[in-house]
Amino acid sequence: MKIVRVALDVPLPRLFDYLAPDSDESDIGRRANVPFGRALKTGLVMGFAGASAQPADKLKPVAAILRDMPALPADWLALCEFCARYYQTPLGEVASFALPPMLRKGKLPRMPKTPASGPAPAPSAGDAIRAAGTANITPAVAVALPPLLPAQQAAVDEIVSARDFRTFLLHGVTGSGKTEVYLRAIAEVLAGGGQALMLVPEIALTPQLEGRVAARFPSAHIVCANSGMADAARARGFLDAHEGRADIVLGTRLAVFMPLPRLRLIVVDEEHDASFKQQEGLRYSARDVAIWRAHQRDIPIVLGSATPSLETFHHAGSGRYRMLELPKRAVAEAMPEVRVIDTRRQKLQEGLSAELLAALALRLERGEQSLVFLNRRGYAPVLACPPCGWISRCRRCAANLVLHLADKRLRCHHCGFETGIPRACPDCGNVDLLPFGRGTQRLEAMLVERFPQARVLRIDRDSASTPKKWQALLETIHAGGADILVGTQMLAKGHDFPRLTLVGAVGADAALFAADFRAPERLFAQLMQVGGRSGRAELPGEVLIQTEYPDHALYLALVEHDYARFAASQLDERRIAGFPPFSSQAMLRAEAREMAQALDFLAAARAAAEPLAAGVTLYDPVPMRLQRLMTLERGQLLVESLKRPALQAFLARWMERLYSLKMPAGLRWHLDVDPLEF
DNA sequence: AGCACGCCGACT
DNA sequence: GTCGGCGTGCTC
Repeated sequence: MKIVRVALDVPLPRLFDYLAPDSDESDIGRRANVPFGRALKTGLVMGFAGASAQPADKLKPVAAILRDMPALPADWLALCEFCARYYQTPLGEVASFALPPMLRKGKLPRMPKTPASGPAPAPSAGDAIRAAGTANITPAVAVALPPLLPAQQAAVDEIVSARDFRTFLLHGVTGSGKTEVYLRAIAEVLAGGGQALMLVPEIALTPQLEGRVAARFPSAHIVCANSGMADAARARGFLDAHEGRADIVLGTRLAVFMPLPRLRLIVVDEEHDASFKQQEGLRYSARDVAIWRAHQRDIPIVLGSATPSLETFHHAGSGRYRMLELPKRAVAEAMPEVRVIDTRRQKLQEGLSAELLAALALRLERGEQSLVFLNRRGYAPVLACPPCGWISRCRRCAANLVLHLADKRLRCHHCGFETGIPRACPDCGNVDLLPFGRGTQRLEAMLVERFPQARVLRIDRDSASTPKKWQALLETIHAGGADILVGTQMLAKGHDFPRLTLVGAVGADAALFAADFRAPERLFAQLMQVGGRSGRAELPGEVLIQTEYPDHALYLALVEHDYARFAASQLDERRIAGFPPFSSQAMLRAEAREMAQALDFLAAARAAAEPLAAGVTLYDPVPMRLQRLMTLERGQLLVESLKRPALQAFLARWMERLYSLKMPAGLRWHLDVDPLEF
């Protein structure tokens, strides 16, 4: 009797065996409907078993094997297996996550009768497969191409001549022409009949990039993949990629799971960006998975960034990755001049120094744009009653409620709880409640008052809450309808502001001494990115950073535009402290009604680990930095090893024990491999 | 995760 | 006398 092994989306780290008399090896990689408990579920056939470890009378027959699309190929299944193993997540959950929701549920999207582009119509999956081999890629580039700078040309040459696995770090500042390098390399891939995969950090960036890619490759079939897409569109894109119709897949982190039979090149743009790491469910790093995939398929991968993650930079320095430097701005633009403003010995006006105010006034005079960067939204981070000590706190989280004057609310930025602004102190009745600290709304109000003639535009998650609003704001900016922009890191990414010549950074110091060892790295990247918005050939840019630590190495490196020096000093610190990339980490987190329950569980988990923990360090369980979220108390336990394989081996054995550990009701836990947040 | 079964309180 | 609370246990 034939037995199929099926991956099901349940939190159990095993496959489930079913009888499948009419099945054979060609069904591996197909979806199957199977009875599970009293429900019917859709899973994925991972293989056949000669015999089942399960007693024969417990085996049920599969309800149906779905043969309505080509089976997923072995390399795609292997990719899921790798993620399951590496991230200690049940294979069924990984496979379910890697499929678009529609396919996951056993359905198929309606495919268009006439594809908008690409080869002859492919009405059925079978036809599509046959067509795939002969896809008519026309790499002819319709648009006139600007000549490349020597460094760009050298980078392109190296990438296209690498036929097998190789990881490149394309290091270049904003405007140095990284995208042009990607596009040239992709053009080569398409010319050879291959497929290219390009990952970008944010959904917001895909439409504009898609426009640019589409303009460059008018005859190529480009598929987008991100979580914002409608179910049917996402499923269609998946099938287009899988059946070989798509030439280029462009998307956010989840696009790393697109099946691509002729994949020849992977690009990860802004590889340092934290959004490549998923922070829930399958906690994977799309960048790391992409590298594994490139290795698996024996193809080159390009990681691009102006401020690479220290992990990547370290590997480029050690020769494991190949470093490709783009030293200058490509379009003959000067780098902006970066200066620090020492705010220790001066009286600030609502947080702004005299120099920054003067610089803003000068831009107004000249009819140029300025940007004030403050990475904190709302009016003030907290409302307080000085006489009695009351402060606005979230009742569900260990966090303050942020004052949003614009819509007269107090709001928790962690759980979304909100309430009106009390007229008087809830504890003592005092009516003089005071906002403490500063957010973008307060800065905006101050600037409006200070520069009444200026058009001040605030851009943060509150003012750009929907894609439509965000689009409208961008249009206003481009139409020259704003003199001063006030905004959070939303402004830092991907957008060109032609008349922007000044960037002021306020309140950056907070990140200098944060508990998280990655905070400086993120701050540097953020300031570099936001600073890069300013200046062009005919209008040189200026970046002013207000700080109480003007001699801090991070700021000095920024002034010198010297990422390498900053990275080297950070790497020295990490080497001494034994942090990544000089060690590998995993974080076990637990949440429960009471902190004691969470910490007790972590302590038990640690005790269970002791006999397995050769070559691995387990730290004390501690409360998380945001101790309570949504009324749940949260604790964490850090595991570290100098050797990644040792950590991996340990985690696999540890998880087995954790699954059999009995837990108090209401306690939930998860493991985060290569955690980014502490 | 669902979804059962399984023993102890306030209701038509 | 029942409806239902969520505690434990299983799913091929």
